[in-house]
Amino acid sequence: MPEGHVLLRLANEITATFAGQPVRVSSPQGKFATAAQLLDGRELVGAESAGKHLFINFGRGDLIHIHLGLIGRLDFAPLAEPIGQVRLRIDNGVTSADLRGATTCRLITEPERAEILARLGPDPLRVDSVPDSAWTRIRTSNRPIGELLMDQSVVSGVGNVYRAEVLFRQRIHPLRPGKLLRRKQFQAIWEDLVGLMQEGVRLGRIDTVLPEHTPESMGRDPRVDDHGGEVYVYRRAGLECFRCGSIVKTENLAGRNSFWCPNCQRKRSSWQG
DNA sequence: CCTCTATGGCGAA
DNA sequence: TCGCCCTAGAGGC
Repeated sequence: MPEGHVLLRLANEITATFAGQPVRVSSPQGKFATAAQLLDGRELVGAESAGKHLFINFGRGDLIHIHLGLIGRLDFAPLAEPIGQVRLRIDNGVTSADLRGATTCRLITEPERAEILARLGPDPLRVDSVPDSAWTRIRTSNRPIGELLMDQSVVSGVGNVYRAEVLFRQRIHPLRPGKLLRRKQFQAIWEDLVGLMQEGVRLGRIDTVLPEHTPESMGRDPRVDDHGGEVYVYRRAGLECFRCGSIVKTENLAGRNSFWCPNCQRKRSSWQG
């Protein structure tokens, strides 16, 4: 589930549910037991996301740092016996938030939080983000744009779905080297990411399809996919492009499956990809 | 029952 | 580049 919009939603939900109250902190599965004991009964001050990182603040410089990785999840539910492997549980006697499968769950200090933020590129979901540093990295790089967008030190919070979709919407081939992008193209990518990801936070899913290509306006069946959103190319390899009818292609890029339309996103003659 | 895949990322070769 | 972390759901047998 986890691209940046999910983490911001989780941060907001933690704050809305628990902030300003003393909470129980436990580790039914045991891997976070020592830290949980230290935090148990303390007031939860609030939560914040940065890129795909989540920070839960307990004051006095103590924070829980969570990274969900590929398969991690944080589920809210009415308080009940934990089911399965719950590494971290926060509850207020009424509602519980259970963490499972996360890559990272550890107790950190305020300076450690600052270090993590410092190595992240600008996050399209943070109002204080300035995209200039991302542009500098991209315009001087030989690496493909589809790889650069997944590099959290270039842009943070973007994952495999937003990468595929923003490049489709901007009609840029994922293998195009960063240094061959024009400033206007990067500006368009950034602004599109800001809008798409804000919409993702609002809806809790990734929708990227323009009004003229929705199932209703095209008379096609709505797309059904695990991630629950309506998208142009992500995980649509072998199917027809909603815009031009060409067959969507896929190829591994930066260790992940990348998807694009070979007609809408042309390779240019000025480089060989 | 089994295998495969998944919106990530780290560290060892 | 590859294996690994770790969980859940889908699909095959």
